[in-house]
Amino acid sequence: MATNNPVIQLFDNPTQRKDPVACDSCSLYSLCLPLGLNNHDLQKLDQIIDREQRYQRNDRLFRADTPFTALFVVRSGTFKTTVAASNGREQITGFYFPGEFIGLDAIYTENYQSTATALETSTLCALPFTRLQTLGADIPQLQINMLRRSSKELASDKNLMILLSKNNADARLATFLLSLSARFQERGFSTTRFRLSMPRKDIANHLGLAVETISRLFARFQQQGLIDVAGKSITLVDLPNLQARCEH
Amino acid sequence: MATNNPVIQLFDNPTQRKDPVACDSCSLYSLCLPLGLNNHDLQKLDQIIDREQRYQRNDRLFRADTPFTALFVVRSGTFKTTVAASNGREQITGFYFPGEFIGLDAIYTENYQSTATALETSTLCALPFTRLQTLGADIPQLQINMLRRSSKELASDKNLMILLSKNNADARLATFLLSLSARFQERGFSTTRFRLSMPRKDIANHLGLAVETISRLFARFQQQGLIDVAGKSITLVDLPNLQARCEH
DNA sequence: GATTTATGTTGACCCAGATCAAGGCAAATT
DNA sequence: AATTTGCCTTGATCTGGGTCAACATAAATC
Repeated sequence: MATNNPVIQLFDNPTQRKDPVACDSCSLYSLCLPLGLNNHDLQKLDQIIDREQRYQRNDRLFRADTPFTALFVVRSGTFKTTVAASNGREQITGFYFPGEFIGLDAIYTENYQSTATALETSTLCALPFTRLQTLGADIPQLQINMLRRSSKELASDKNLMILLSKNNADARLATFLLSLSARFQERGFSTTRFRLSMPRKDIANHLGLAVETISRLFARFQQQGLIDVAGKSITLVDLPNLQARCEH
Repeated sequence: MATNNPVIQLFDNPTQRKDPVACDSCSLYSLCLPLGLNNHDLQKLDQIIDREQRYQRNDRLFRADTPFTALFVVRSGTFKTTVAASNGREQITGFYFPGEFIGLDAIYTENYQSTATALETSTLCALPFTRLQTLGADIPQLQINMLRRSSKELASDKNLMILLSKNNADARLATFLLSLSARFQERGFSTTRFRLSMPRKDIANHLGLAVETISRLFARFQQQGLIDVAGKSITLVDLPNLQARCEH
């Protein structure tokens, strides 16, 4: 079975609450909206940001079909967005880690298109959208950054589409694990050992598979020496072979 | 079998080539980028647009992983975008009709993320992106429109994700047909009778199904009185029941 | 209008992954 | 430390849609 060594702590310890820092000293600066802004513009942006957003596990950030008021950037923790499919069931359209934007798909419709829920104790910055647009009229770079963000999510959604329509269960899970790994790397964390902040059923839902299938896959991947799982802790043991599994 | 009456001609007759009109007299104005711009700004936008883009069936507009130079807006005809999945096979990530934007997901990466191909004789406007960005710095409304466009595509991609991961073959085809119907309505065409400008195998690919399945579904939907197909012409006979099929 | 060539249809068979069922385990609550 | 509750695992069975094969029809080319 998997070893039970301590796993690198990915996110802020929720019990040690500290004052949220301004953008210029935020560790997520390079992943976030202020990138490339001069000091003067950054200060103006700083002033409209609400940094006091704090959510507990299962708290809702917003519900689908309610008015779009703000974009959110995760500071710590994890969120998921879900859409109620026509048949009543839910589809998890994305997981969001520190530095990632939630709500971009609501700009067009002016209503949130999904429901956002915290998976654990999490914090985020709220960017009131009308004020952001007013500011954007004076700061072209800000608009560019938003468009780039939106474009990035568009590109990664297309990848997920392919995953869901063309790949089998093995490939879906392997791709999912490597996508987490890559995103953790962007944030300066270990690429091979991390904590799965979402339950199995959420992984299953997101990948369009049954929970049982995820469970069996974890077991098989482990048996084949690709990974080492113990509950929520996971170690990617054989990255090259995991990469190979992403195909087909 | 299906009747063989003439079907409403959806797009410009490619043999009757006419001079492309400026934005202010373009029939797609309200679906396109200039919406809400004043005359002065519109003229500036007008000047950077290349309206001479013309493609034949199977012509490539751009290839994946080549430098992103311009956004495109379809004027007439249909395009598809494809991504080569890791296993060599291709996934059609979208079909594009008049007034729709191609290339938005390339803004972030600065490379096209997909290959765009004409499905029939088609024309489009090219918007050189660096000039568009320069212009955007002076015309905030332009940036807003682009962001809104991008947001719209994001929202519709999320819907496709749900379709692919949660719905069975019936629901996928029904949803696809109704999505075409809705888009034709936006453009002032019939919601119930139109031409399928893409071959069966492209529909199958896009919906993550086998061609044979599409063929069988068309036959069954027809037998059940939902639709009336004859080759590329289709009539949606029973919209309410087609709607009902979108579930599950 | 005859011949390729691409596209679409239909039938027979099979398998990956869903569903059903039952039990194990761990975290929270008492 | 016992109980509840939610989460995870494993086994047995079933099925929707894929795959293979053969043919039909339409469109392009000669």
